[in-house]
Amino acid sequence: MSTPLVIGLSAVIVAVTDETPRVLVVRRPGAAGELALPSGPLDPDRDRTLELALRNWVRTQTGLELGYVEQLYTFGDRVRGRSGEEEARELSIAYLALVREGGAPEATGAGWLDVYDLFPWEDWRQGRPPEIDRVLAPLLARWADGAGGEAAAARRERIDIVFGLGGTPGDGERVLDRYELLYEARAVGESVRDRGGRSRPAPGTGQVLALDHRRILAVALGRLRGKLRYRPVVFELLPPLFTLSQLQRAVEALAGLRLHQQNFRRLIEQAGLVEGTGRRETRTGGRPAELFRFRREVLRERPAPGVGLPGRREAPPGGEREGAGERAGSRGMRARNREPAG
Amino acid sequence: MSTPLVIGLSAVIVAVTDETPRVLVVRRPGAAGELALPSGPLDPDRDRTLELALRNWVRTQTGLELGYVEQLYTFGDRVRGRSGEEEARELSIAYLALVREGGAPEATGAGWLDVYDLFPWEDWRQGRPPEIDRVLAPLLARWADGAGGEAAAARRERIDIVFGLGGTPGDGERVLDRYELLYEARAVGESVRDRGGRSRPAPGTGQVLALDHRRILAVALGRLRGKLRYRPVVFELLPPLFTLSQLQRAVEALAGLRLHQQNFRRLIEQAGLVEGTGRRETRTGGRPAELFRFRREVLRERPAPGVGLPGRREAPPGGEREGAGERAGSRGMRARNREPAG
DNA sequence: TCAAAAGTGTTATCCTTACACCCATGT
DNA sequence: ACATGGGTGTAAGGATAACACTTTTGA
Repeated sequence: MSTPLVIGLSAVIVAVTDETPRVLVVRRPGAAGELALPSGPLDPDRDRTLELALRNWVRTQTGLELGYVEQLYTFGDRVRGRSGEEEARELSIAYLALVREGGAPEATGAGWLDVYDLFPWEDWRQGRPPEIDRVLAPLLARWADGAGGEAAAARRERIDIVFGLGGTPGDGERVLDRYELLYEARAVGESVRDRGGRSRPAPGTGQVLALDHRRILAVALGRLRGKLRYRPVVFELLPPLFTLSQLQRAVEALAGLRLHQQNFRRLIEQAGLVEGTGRRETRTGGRPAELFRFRREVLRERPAPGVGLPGRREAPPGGEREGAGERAGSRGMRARNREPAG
Repeated sequence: MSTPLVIGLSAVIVAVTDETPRVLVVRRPGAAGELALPSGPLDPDRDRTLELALRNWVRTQTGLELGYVEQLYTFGDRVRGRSGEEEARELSIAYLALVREGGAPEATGAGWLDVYDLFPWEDWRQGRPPEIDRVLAPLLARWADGAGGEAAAARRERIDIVFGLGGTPGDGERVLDRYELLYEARAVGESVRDRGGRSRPAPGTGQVLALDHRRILAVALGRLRGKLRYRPVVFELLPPLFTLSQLQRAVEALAGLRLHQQNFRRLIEQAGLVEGTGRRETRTGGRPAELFRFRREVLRERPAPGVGLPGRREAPPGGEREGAGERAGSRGMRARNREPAG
């Protein structure tokens, strides 16, 4: 007798309202009402394509009509832990969708969550997130030390690389690597839960989601951050007309970084990504801003139009490498196009 | 009664021998002995993870033990055409694997194919591939004209963008976009076959594979080309010790471009990607070359270590845009780090 | 001695970064 | 008037691209 195999489709639906990136979640009927991504099984008879199936599910569960959709990853490892339950194995195909606003999915019980409530260590807009040094780094260090000599060194190297500690420049796109590391180190609630534990996760380790949904979200955020660089995806999240500040804040919200304003504007304009409409937005405080729109022609002009984030190049400015003991002081992430972060 | 759903795992196994990128294919038992990627169904009871399942299948079908493996994409649309057959629907999860050499999979009936026999239009190392202007561009133009006025213009724009015609700079990574376009335009054998047609594909449109395997390969090549830029994946394809020329030729083989030698060497070295061993390779013809090895420490030093290919930036050098009629003369792809192509 | 490939040095150009400053509105 | 955010100019630094040239082997 073979294990029944169900194909699930999950959606990471992202919007940016004001300055916060949000993700749509539903409350699961069963269990303790855990939060979960909208998802449902594939019906091979009805759904002609996977993407259509996904759109259907999202419509019925949240009332939302999706626009931009992209496949993320297929997760198929046997569900961790859950020992004894012996539930049907699920293969889940995850998608990323971008929508323009917090619409009105409230009626259906779905709601928006701040992405950085799930990943507090990913938001560097106010400078280095305090959770890293206060909670995560110590937990990770203990975990690394817990292994034998060889393995401990390997773990430490991995921590340095993915979190950008110890003089290693960080990479904003390695969201999944960071989450997986925290999972392995049992620093996030899911790894405790999946082992049948009952202890509460430490504060600062972020909101727990059902199943492996936070992992899926980590893949989504990493992918989205990467894509910002070379595809004009931000515009999927903005209204047709927007000011350059709105654009910048949306990018910053996703990248989790504060960017240098003057250069941002110039880069965007000289990249040909936007064009001014004569109209201006009379704003709160300060000079009215011009309204811009996305310039579609850029697709013909450039092979990979994107917004240009810092990172990706050389080693950090301060010379070779910091002393092994001196971790807390390091900013980790590169500071090229970054604002001083106040 | 519901359609049976089978989960298939497919592997795009890539190696680079001398100067040609190769992919491993097997001859399918049924049908007319079509060539196909190694693949097999997932056994939910035996295989704990998808990746392990894949490794098992590859081992039994080709005798190969895989090293680097990465998930590519999950294809699940109802199999095109095949009208009447009403076969079980298959969901196939595709993986990319990199191996070091053409091993000895001959015994098992598997064999290596030159990737550019499948995508002749992707190899720009000898300059612009003649197939583009001789075969593909005319076919595509006819296809575009076949649509109504509005749609025809849209099709033409799409052609320009993905093939880099008409002054639009090309992007070596859009391998899938180009293949899909050719499929839609019925320029490749698969689209004829999937519609039940029997006519032979035009010469220059590349070797046909079973099912959607060439599409999968297109995804793989595009992904690999992209990854070259920011992850040290080439080294998975090279022996532990190699000369800089070997490295360059491997990169060129995958990127389908010829690179400027002097700058390539400098970039690689100053990126800290390799380190010299004192040893030298006494070669055929010319001065002996030093043997290098991959410098693992680069992972700690840089957020995204890769080889730096041309492209990705601005519009082509020759000013605004070429006249609409003047297509054949355009090089299309950018020529920044490119050799004059002789 | 010559061909072929390896390897080095130098310069021009262009993108990115940083800094300084002016503009337009609401209170 | 001044605070606030919008918007522009310009110069320094750094990375790439292009070019010229030297070194070391085998035939």
